[in-house]
Amino acid sequence: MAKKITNREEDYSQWYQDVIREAKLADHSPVRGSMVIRPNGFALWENMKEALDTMFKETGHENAYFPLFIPKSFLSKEAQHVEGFAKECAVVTHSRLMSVDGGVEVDPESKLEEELIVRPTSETIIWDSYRNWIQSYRDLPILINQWANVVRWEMRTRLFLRTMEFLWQEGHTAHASKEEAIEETEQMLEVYRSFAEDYMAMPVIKGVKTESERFAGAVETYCIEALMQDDKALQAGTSHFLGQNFAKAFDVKFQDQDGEHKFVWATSWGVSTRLIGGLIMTHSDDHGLVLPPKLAPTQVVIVPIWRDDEQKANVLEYADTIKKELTDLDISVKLDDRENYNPGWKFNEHETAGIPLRVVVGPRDLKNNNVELARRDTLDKNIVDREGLAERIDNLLDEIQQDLFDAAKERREQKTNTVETYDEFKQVLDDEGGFIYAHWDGTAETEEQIKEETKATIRCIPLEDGEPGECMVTGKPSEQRVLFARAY
RNA sequence: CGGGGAGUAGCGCAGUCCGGUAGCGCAUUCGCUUUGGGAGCGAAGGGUCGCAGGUUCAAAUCCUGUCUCCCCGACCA
Repeated sequence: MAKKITNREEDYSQWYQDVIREAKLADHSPVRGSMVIRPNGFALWENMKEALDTMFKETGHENAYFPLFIPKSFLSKEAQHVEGFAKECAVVTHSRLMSVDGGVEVDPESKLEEELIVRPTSETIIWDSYRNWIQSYRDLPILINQWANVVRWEMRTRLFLRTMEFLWQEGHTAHASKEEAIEETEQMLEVYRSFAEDYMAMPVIKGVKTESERFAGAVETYCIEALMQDDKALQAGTSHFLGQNFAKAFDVKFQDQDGEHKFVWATSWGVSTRLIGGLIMTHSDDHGLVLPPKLAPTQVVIVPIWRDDEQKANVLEYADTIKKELTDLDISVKLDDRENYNPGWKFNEHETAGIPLRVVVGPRDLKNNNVELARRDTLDKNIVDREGLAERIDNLLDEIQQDLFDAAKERREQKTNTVETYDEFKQVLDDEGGFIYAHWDGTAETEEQIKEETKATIRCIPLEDGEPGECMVTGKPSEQRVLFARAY
């Protein structure tokens, strides 16, 4: 028997890794801090990509690709930007190896004149190109997205949530006006919210970051924040209004309708394979992964049961007709007719892999003209009529998608509190964690003090209007409550 | 970089205190029986015990050094 998945309550970190291993999503790689994404994990990522990509194109964006290596000098052109990323860059210094005593060493002769940085993000290399692409207001806007890998040399890593190399998309847009750029920033945040909630079934809070949590080089960083099952927050996506910072750093100007030369306004926005980590920590349970139907690579698995060849033939024929009906409805279905595993094994395997629905067909079902239907999210099993099965499953998948979102939202609401005083804040934080709404005076000093004393950070200043009040720490005026949590 | 833990078969581990032929479970291979919740029986293959020194007749075990990984913190999508 395979190793049981660790109890979530007992050891959340171990449980998280167990879910990933049992679902065959990813492995630790030989290089510390990076990971091998297995076919199961990558199929999930590809589904996420496809949904996001469609949403990007619906909002007028195109895909392009820019280089992996960035000349060191590019990175230093925007002061805030270099400060933010300087400490976590992989640097290429040489171009050759040479064999020495049967091994290899770096050839000192091959030292590069200018070192290359493996991109931690692509603003600089992209804005270097934009300078050449933009002359007139007629060249704007530029609405480009890139699917790529980036490297950030993190001190401490965690599968999917923070790996040294990760996959992501980064949108980089250029606009003629500030208003249009801000509108773009907000539009893409809404795309992320919609993807998180409608596809991942992961409820999020939209907001803007405080100055100290802002992206290096941004004027304003918008974000979506989710709450995980261990009551810690996860930043799930960011959309930055970059102002004219990169245009000025890379001298990107356009001649406007009025004949004036003006700096271009910019945005950038991204989500990464971190979302897979968020998905796992939002829905999974002690039986393993739970996938929302809209993203599950396999939505339905059919497990046939037989004793002899005659039964096998009949059951498989029965199963095939079901499979065909489901396929006709564009449902992704797998018929697990492997001979070398018994049904019990298959049930468990598909459960740990998070397949939303299981259909079991055996001689009994053939005789009674029904099937057994099992939901992954609730683990409920029901005998249902063969008649109308495909439509029933189609509806049930939608229902599961909605139920997952509702359950996750319910969990979040349970763990969201509003407090008045700092004492109350600390109390709630220690007793239940989760999201806490509280008043804050808007200063970095108070923010830092709270972080030092409680390890909680301001996740965001929510976009929805709030009522004014007094800072829970200093008593100074506060425009609205902000969202606090301990975070990943 | 600080604090903790661990490196023994593909995976998970015992053995280390007290030195004496390398073990267990799962997985793998073959055969037969099985199949409605991780199958049973029989047989087989697989490890220079992280690495390097040292002590000893003898080292997975004792000593010294060293490397790696995991967890908690500082940093972060």
